[in-house]
Amino acid sequence: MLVPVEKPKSKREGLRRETLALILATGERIFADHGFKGATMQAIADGANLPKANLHYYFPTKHDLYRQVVERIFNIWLDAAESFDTQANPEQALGTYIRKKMEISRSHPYGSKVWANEVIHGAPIIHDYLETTLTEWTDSRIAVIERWESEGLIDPVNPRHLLYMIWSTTQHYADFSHQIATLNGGVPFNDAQWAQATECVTNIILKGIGVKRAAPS
Amino acid sequence: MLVPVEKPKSKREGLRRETLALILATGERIFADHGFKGATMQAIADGANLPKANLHYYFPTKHDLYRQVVERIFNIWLDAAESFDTQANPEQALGTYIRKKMEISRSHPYGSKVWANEVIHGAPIIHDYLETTLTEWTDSRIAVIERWESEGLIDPVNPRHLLYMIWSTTQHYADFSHQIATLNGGVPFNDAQWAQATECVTNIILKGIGVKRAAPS
DNA sequence: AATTCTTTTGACCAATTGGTCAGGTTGACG
DNA sequence: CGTCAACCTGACCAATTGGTCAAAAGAATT
Repeated sequence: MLVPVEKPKSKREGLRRETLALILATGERIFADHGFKGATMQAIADGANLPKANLHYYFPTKHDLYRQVVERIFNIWLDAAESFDTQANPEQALGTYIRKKMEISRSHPYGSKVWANEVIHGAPIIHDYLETTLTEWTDSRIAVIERWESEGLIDPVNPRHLLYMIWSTTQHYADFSHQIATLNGGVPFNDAQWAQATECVTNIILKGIGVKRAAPS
Repeated sequence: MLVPVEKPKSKREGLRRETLALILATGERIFADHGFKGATMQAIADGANLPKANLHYYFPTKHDLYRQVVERIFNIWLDAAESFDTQANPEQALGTYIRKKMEISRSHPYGSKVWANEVIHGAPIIHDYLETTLTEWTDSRIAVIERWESEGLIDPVNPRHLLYMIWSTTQHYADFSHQIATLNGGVPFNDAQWAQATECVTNIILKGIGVKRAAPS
């Protein structure tokens, strides 16, 4: 899903990529802070120190830019679940998945916010993604969870709601970061607090579905 | 917090309240679907079958209308936690709170979405609420949870993260309703599905914090 | 050096939108 | 009924904003 970057083969190519990345990153931030309609091409241009017309050279419409921003966070999330395939037992698979989702909430808060915004508003732009990619992805992970359940590795639980719980709790730390910071004395989480949040969320969820934990060696 | 409605004492007063309620309800829906900037006074006016200028008679600015919409859902949520005070044991108190939050997600999805939007964008309008009311409210509930913990009624857990988990999981069913409906074959939850979601969420969280459940009689 | 293709940019435009306002309508009340 | 205040509304305006375009500047290639 995440294609490896190849070396730029000219000065032009290198600059082009830098500019594209700069616009995408700035757009992500502005869209997150102001929503699709509230974000203006001028504000993104200013944030990236580029003339507005230059943005339209790379992204013909605001819509195009926005869609690419949304696609990026979506693919990052999809990739975060590889532990479902590489880890055999649910404790490792789910634990790794939750921890990775928390890391993404910390490293890509703006992307998460843009996604949340989009879905809240009825996913007008990326509706097709929900119906195709996300549906297939979800079904395949549900199958894995059901297998764990049938093997008695976890308590009986509706896999769909388990996934929703993982998504909501982890993304909450990105999407509601402002509320959380306010309740944290006005400052964002530090390293230790992120670690504690991750541990706390992982523990409650794994215990909540009765994961049979590997016996301590 | 939620003042009981008094009987209108004239035809005018009655009509005034109806119109106010209609504008607030319509505004809530439009703000939820399009965000603050994306919602237009004209769209709200059309949705309420009123001329736009009439909206400005009751709410001088878009800002004023928006703020009242946000305040409403906020107060509804605050009131939902009375079980913290009226229920003695954590199983009843937390269970009731979670169930009530789920009911609100079903009955007030638009309000929840507006709140989510507002916080995602850095709470520019209701920042004062977070710093005052929400902070005090949260601290007082945390004290209750800490008491349960010290009495051995629940496992050691950071109360703040427990609250965040309850907030995020319950509100997810409102805020991400479109995604959930899409993954549900394109149709919103029915009664049974809401009941199952509520039970599932309640079970995992209560089990996850090791609530000592009342022995079956 | 000349040519060609890509990139950059300021100036501009049409459409949208929050808010105003003057004048009309309706209910309350003596 | 007459008066007054509350309420309603169509027409209007100034500001914002997504997108265009023609011309300039810069890189690649011959």
